[in-house]
Amino acid sequence: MLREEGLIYTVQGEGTFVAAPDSAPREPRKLPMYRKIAEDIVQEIRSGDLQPRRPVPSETALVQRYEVARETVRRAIGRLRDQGWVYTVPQRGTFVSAEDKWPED
Amino acid sequence: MLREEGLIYTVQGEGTFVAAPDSAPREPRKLPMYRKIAEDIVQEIRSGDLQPRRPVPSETALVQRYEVARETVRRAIGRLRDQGWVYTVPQRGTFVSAEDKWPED
DNA sequence: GGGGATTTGTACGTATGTATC
DNA sequence: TGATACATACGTACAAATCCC
Repeated sequence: MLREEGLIYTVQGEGTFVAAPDSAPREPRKLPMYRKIAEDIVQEIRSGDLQPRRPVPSETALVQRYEVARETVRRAIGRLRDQGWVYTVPQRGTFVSAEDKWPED
Repeated sequence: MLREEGLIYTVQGEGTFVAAPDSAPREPRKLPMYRKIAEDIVQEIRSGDLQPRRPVPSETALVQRYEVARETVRRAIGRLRDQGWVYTVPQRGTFVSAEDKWPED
């Protein structure tokens, strides 16, 4: 029933975790597909393959490219939207944000 | 192909939309279930029925209470998490945030 | 320590609605 | 009219971590 409540901490954009007593660095766990897709798209934006105000590939296109379910693509896009990389216009598409909206990181 | 790019605006926590030329107030569109669930839980937090550091009902419990799919519940919880109302500890549960983390609104 | 129950995380596939083009 | 694209929603499955007896 959550007895060690003081040991909980949150990493923005990562989730909430229970602190390890020695803060042992966890090994990099396998990257979920929706994160890989998101990171790939960030790469394409950073490299200029995807340009500001131009559309990101549609959900359908990404579903086919990665051979994943649509929900997985939607989660990746949602992540990018939260971080400011892209913006979505309902029923129109998702577009690369202006460069000043990109996260510093 | 997104020709009227200047007409796009974003409402934080709502999404991105195309501005109506006369900003005609859209009639209140039907509230999606995941938003209703989220609002219900906010009410329970505000009223004190759900207290800080105490668990929010589990996904399974909410699925049964609202008779919806788990994905719908998860979207509601994700929304509350983004807004700061709750925090989630993987494999343990979701808990009401301390009051100073709540959104002003 | 073992084992089962609980809970969240990830992922798939499908369906329908609605707005845009 | 029809095709496209995103929004919402359902149901299912398995994994991983935790909790409790």
